[in-house]
Amino acid sequence: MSNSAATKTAITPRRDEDFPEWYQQVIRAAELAEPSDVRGCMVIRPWGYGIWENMQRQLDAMFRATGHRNAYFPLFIPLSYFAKEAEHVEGFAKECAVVTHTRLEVDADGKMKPASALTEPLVVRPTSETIIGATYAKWVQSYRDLPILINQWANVVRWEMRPRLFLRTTEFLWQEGHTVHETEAEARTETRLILDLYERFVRDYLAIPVFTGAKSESEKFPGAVETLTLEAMVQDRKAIQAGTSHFLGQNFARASGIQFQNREGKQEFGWTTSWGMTTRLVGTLVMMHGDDDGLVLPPRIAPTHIVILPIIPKEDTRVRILETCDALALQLRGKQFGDSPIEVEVDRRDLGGGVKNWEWIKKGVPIRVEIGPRDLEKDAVTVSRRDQPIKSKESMSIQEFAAQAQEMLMSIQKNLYDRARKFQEENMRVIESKKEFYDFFTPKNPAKPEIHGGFALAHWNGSREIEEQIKNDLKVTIRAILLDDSSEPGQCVFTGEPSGRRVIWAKSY
RNA sequence: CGGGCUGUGGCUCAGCUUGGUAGAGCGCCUGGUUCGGGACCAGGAGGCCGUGGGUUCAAAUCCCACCAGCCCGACCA
Repeated sequence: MSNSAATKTAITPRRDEDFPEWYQQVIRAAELAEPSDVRGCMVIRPWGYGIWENMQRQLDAMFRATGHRNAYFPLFIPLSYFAKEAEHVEGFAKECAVVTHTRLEVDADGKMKPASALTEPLVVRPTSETIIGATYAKWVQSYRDLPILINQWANVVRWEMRPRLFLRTTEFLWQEGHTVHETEAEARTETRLILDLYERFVRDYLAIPVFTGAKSESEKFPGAVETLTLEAMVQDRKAIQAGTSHFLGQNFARASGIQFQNREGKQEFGWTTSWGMTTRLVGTLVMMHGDDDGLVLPPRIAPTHIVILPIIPKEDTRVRILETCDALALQLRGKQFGDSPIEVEVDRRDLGGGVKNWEWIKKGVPIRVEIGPRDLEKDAVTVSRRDQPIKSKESMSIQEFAAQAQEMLMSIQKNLYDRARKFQEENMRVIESKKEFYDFFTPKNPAKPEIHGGFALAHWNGSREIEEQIKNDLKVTIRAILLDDSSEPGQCVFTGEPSGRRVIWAKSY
């Protein structure tokens, strides 16, 4: 970092000083969310929720376009439902919130106390496979009832020991798709279709490049036959899962009794899938594109694309400047960006100096436009792009800007993606030996680890023991077994045994 | 759930060792000068010091219990 001491960044500490703390500060400074009084739960503020709403809108359209429909299932799951799939139970048991009582009563000390115990406790859904499965069991009789292609937008609760805003909270928001198919092939195709849909979504909207692949046995979803994943590399070079798509085989159908009479007249269990993306994506966005001055939003997901900042040093120009701002806003709103109108805000708040400007920088709004008396004289605007250095500005005529706005947004979008892609490539390493592997993932300063490592492509003998070993030694795990794998067979870097392919290893969130 | 640390205006913290009735910076409000890169000056509001009990003439300060949070370990989208 060639930052002179005089260059003040909006966020303290910088990314290279303390990445986790930087992350928290960006979320606060950008007003995305804040911790709540309820442990592990957060308040998502309008700017953060606006990003989530845009994600929802886009994903929802994509689900619809592929034949899926939304529905809603209960928040509470009877304990008995939940206990049906053994692996599944084991996977989630430790993080379940359980409702045991229904009523509050005032006790002798004047305190509210739960009063009447439920005969059967209810689990607050950590995911809905079981309750949706129980419902599907009623719906499915014949192969003619298939496929069932349903998505649900919901909140879920997983009682986490170590919450972090967006990345790991006790309650979070997500979508969960649950489908049933007649054949294994169809279900596998669905699993893959959604993975591809997710990949397109994060690439085109969030400007996030990912690797797609399968999870190893030890990393896959409890109860799944196969878990497909999207793995992104954020700026501390760790991996973060951006979404998952599971092929559940007949495991859940068997547990829930989803059976149908097939074309030969025989009873058969359905083939199911489930898949999800969560509010964690907001956190991913922060770590992917944010810089030392705050959030940087890809235009296609930003709640506001362009903010217009009136500069009013002398009262006599106030009216004309505001009129000019409003006229430009109106003109811009009439233009399309992607599949919706350009979102423009004129910030007329009575705040002095650069304060307003910095607020929008920290919020990551893609384009800031200043209009002051000097611009007025030239019929011009002063334009700043969030993907460019903070101090850089460009003066251009109002009409020129209006004509170029869409293109400029597009260019920012592309630039962010290219930047992320380049970073990912630079920190991806083909590794041939155990020593090289350990060196790659060992910080030079263990007391205060610098940002190090990245994604390692290394041969692996397929054994769980090796995974365990590496996880214990380095906190590194297999993130993905690549689907479009082009690697040559070789030797496991840990044991020298034959290996069919390289897999991606990394530290992860 | 185990180990360590911390609870004082909205935020970050000082004061606690050596008890004597609460402070700073930031933020907030008002007025003025400012405003094109995070402004300045002046004035002001805001705290039963995490909760409960104990010791004492007197507790933010000492003692006990509880609660909450943070950090480190096992789990996770």
